[in-house]
Amino acid sequence: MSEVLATDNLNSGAKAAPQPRWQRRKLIRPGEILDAAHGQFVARGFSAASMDDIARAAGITKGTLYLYYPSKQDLFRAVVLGSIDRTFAEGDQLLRTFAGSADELLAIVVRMWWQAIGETRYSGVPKLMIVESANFPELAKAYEQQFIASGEALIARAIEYGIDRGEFRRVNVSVTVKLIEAPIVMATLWKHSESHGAATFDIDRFLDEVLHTLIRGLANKSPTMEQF
Amino acid sequence: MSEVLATDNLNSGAKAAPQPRWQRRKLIRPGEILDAAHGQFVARGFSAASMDDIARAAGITKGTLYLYYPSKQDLFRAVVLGSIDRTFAEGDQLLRTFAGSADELLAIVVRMWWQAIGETRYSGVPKLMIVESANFPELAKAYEQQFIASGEALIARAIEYGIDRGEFRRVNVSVTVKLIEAPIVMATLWKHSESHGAATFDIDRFLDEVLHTLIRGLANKSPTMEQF
Amino acid sequence: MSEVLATDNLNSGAKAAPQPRWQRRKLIRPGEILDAAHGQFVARGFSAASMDDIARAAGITKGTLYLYYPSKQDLFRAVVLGSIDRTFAEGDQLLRTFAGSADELLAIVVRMWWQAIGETRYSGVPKLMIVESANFPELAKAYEQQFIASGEALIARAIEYGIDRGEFRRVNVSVTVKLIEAPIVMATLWKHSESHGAATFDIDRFLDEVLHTLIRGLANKSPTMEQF
Amino acid sequence: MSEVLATDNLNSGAKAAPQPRWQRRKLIRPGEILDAAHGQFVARGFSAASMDDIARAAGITKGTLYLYYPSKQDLFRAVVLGSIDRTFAEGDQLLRTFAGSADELLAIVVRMWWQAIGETRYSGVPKLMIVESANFPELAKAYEQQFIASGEALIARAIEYGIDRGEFRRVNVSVTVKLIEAPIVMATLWKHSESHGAATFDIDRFLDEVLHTLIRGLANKSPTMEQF
DNA sequence: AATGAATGAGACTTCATTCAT
DNA sequence: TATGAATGAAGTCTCATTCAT
Repeated sequence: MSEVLATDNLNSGAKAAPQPRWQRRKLIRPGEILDAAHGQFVARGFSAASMDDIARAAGITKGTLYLYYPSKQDLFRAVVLGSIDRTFAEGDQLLRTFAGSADELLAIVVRMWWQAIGETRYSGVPKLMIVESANFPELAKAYEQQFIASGEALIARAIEYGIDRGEFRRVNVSVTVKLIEAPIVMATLWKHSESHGAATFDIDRFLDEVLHTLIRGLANKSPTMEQF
Repeated sequence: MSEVLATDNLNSGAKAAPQPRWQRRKLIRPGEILDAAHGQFVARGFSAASMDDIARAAGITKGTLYLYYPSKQDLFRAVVLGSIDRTFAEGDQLLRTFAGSADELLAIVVRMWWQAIGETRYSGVPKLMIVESANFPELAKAYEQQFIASGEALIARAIEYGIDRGEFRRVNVSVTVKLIEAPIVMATLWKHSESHGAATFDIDRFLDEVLHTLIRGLANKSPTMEQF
Repeated sequence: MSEVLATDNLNSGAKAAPQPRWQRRKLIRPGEILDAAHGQFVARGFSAASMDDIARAAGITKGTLYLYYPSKQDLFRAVVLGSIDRTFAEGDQLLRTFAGSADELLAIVVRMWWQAIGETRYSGVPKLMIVESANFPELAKAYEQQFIASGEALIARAIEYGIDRGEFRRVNVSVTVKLIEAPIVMATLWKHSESHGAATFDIDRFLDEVLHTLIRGLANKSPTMEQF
Repeated sequence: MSEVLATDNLNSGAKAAPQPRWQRRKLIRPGEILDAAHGQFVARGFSAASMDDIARAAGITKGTLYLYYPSKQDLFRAVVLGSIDRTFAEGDQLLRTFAGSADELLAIVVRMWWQAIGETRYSGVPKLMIVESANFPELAKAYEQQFIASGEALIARAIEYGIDRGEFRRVNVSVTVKLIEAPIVMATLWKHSESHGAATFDIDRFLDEVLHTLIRGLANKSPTMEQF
């Protein structure tokens, strides 16, 4: 969250030292730019975020932006696509070998998704795609297919695992996936919204409680009942 | 369910006199404009929606827009505030007199909220506020306090009702409110997003299932168990 | 050549009369804009001419330009294509009915071309196309085919007429067309070049002399000689 | 025909030592840069030609350009002025000693001019000066006075030579100079224009025919006639 | 009341020029 | 000497807003 201007607010008195007008930092730049762009896009939206603001937030000038990204749209795409680099490969692996209870599995999978979507540097991207999907249909599609869909598939398989083992009721899987997904996505939205004081909202606690209630809601009581 | 906006149902009655086409009735305009503006703002966001497009969608010209709303921001505010004129007074009334099961109450309250937020003609406003809250902090605050907060209060009271009656577990109320709120709000977002094929997604079915699972998740099993 | 700013330098003292900030002149505008654009493009070239300068020269503001032409390139195209609206239909007619001497015919055709190319409002277009043909290949092709080629065809037919009648030598027609074309085109270039003081250069006198010499150069002396 | 630019033929001799590739010989650079700049300027015009393109065409980078020429304008000047270092001194010499026919002299002088203007490696400069004269008035003046004027003077003296000897009619000299100049200059323009397929156009043949016709057009028939 | 031509500030983008390496 | 990252002024274009009609 360190959206502090890297080079600008260091005017700590000593103007004597003639700092170079710029530094060559080719390798660091793209990441810094993406961070700054992410911040601005998430805060204001694609249109309202200006390249000038993004540049300033990245501690460079407008022109420099164009050395790294040929247009505002390309920069936007880079931000969004940069958030999908983390895949769910490990999740896949996990699902093939897991042998514990469905409760555990679902908890693991949900946390995995939260980490992939809510705790990365680009946790604002879900918000971006909700807002801008109509303006960037192709990008929205890619995001949907490459990222969201695979995450949902993971959750779906965890639910099916539970159903197969008789731990969960025979729920409608796709609806239930949406139900589980909802609080996680909302958490990312709240994280980037002024009004929901991110400071006071304890997301980990929230997820714990949510998981607890949802798992209870999915639990298949009849087998349990039958033992009596 | 008086889905009535103050300025809206005046287009009845005087359809007899065939006035010249271009002379539209003054009183009907604001509503039509709000509808058009809502559509454009929701689809593209505040910045990307152009006054020209809004005017065209409303069947008038850009200049005419300014006869009704002095600026784009004012028009935006009117759209957002227009969505909160519906209050939760009836809900309040209900809660004071309701004597049935908590399950039922929660179902009623959730449906009430969905109708207030997801089935009005301004169902895109939640999306708008999520997106633009940073750009319109005051408006976001008003929306939050006058609309969201009172809706959440309703849900909170339904939960507390269930806890008091021993039907629900002693959950953390504010967290649970968020959990219940999440799928409803997500449903409004999906409704206005290209990718989630609004056509194929059956929201009513979704809410039914969600309610069922959530209520199960909240249910206090011990009393049930005790009967054995 | 009246490239005087229409509305700007009229600050003749009386600031009392509150002139309207603008006037509505939709029908006049496109022509005035083309004139101004022609002047700027010819003087500076496509790149160096700025839309601001063109607008100022047309007595309007930058934005207004875009009400009439969607881009700088389109404006440029309009200038060039606007210069081709005059066709050589009359020349065609003439050639079919003419029965006089080849000298006369060539003189008529050359004058016709000069009028079509050098005395129109858009006499700078030949210069433009010479300069910008590489930057606007399609446009250059259209100009070449629709305008230049038909003018050259006219001259070619006049030469062939003379050859057929025995007045002219059996010259290479296409080369001779270029020879006749050369001083005419150069005259348009000189007309729009600073250095060739357009003021002092009498183009009509120039064309007279040129025609005289060229016709002498083409004349077939042998038949004449033979009579002795 | 010393087609030698001061800075240009130094790339002979020292090709033996295989120096590291990137270390180009300082002395050779300006010529290569001028060539590249000439090509770009002629193809696109001053404004549209970018320093990047020029550098790339010269096989160097943008920064290096500035080691040799302090600005784009200076580079442009160098290109233009580089084309005028060739003087008409030999022509002057010729005219003082020539004793043949005016036909011959005119033919020689025209070829001389063509070689000076159309066959050098900076044959695009006439086009450049036609286009950019308004943007570089001083340079245009210098080009005009130092190069064009002296070439025209040569032609003028050849015509006067013919008139004095009774071979040519008493034509208006300055006009006739322009007439002779026109096809030569046009040939340089065609040479650098896409549309006039430089490949198919045989300039030497063209000049031959042109000379033939022009000389015929200038010829004084009366003396010839008188002999009858 | 309604129009839509005109405005002008501000956005994105380019590119000549500078300068740390 | 050579590079190329960085700059920032200037250009094209958009669009909220104004206002003559």
